[in-house]
Amino acid sequence: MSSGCWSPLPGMADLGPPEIRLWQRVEADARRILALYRVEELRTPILERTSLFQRAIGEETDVVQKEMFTFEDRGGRSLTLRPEGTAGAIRALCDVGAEAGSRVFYLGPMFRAERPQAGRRRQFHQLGVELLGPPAPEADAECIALMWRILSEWGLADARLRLHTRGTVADQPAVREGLRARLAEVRDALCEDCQRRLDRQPLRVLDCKQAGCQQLMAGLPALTTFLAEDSRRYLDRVATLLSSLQIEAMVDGRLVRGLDYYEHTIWEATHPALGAQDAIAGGGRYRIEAEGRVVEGVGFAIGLERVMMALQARGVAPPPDPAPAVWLVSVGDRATAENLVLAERLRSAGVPCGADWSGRSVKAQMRAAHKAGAVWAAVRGDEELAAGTCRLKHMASGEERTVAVDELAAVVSGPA
RNA sequence: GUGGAUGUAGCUCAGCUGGCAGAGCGCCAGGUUGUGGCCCUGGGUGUCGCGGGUUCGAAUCCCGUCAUCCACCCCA
Repeated sequence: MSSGCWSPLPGMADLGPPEIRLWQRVEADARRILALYRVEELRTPILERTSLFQRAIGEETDVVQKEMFTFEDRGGRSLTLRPEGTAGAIRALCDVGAEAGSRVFYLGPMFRAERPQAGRRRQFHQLGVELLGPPAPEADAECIALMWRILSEWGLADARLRLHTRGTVADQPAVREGLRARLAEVRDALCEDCQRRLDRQPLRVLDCKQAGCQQLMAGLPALTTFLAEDSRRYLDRVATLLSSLQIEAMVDGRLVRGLDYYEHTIWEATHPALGAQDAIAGGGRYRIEAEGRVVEGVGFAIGLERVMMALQARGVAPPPDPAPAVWLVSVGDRATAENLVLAERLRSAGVPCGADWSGRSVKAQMRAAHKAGAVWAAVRGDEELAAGTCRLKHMASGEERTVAVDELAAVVSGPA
């Protein structure tokens, strides 16, 4: 409501109950699947040297050009909050000397200084996977299968998967020049943005949403015609492998990735329940030169906020608040103090237990027990303290009986 | 970075031909000297985003500003 120091920064949100429970469920589902694929967690710093991202992602990309949170530390070093996870993961894996065969996932916040809108935050969260190893269609297909299985586990198998290739590094000049030459013929018909893209990022023109440009793109020869034969065969192979896995992927020549490190296979999953920002996951094969060595791998990242939006659009609600087995109701100051001790005893016995220490009326405390969804309410006053008992009420039936305090844990743990 | 819409109670919102700031839900208390839900009664919990201006008088009209949402752009 206000912009004071007590409200979060634009595009950055607090996340707590009840939504956090859906996040926890989604994360637990993903971890279970990842274990099946022998992919282990990697946690890297969210702050890195700016040069890491410039080198890995590409100096000319939009992400590096205008979307990074970059600042100088006290020593004048340029630091950046990670805008994506691959660069840091590769850096970390090189650091520990990991080689082809490393299989890791990461889960955490990423930062991009964009204008917030539906499905786009400045701090957002990704689940990413990196499978290191040299190019092999089977490796790419396995990676896509993993992503698809995670989405399916979440109930998002109605996502749409699009597939394409960037070709190899060697193909890039031919693709750029070929595309540029064909586009130059229609230059004047392109929108302003695209005319500018022509020189620096001709591939981006394919992605333009302007109706006029889209029509022109439709008339262009397939991107693959500019690629070497081997690159085309690689894409065909991945597509064939996916259909053998019953994964439906549409080969789409207009699919583009924004980061420079991709080569060969690229893909993206969009979800029909989302708005303008409908990509829930994207990935590809990459090749990153790090300190004189070349790291090859294949990976993807899933945007968790968008996953939550898709789930909510599908009517998936956060799991319910965990209800306490028993709620302690205190009559008088002595009982209140004694109930604190009792609560700890119950918890030591593994019994989820709630109470309030406000000294309010029994009526108010019972109301709190009801609201918390407690199965039982245990009432204690001076009389019960003297007798070593409590009045135990079963909330659903309203039945009430006297139970020895020493037996309370056993009774409330047993069948209601 | 550009454009449009919206900011009133904890939440959802009404009030906007300028004239005492409201509803529903929620919350609190009572109806039950020690018992929840349903019902009844009572309680408004507020910097009308913020700062100026016009006016006898502004939540309402004007200007500015901040924030949020949506879209462009870009991407997960």
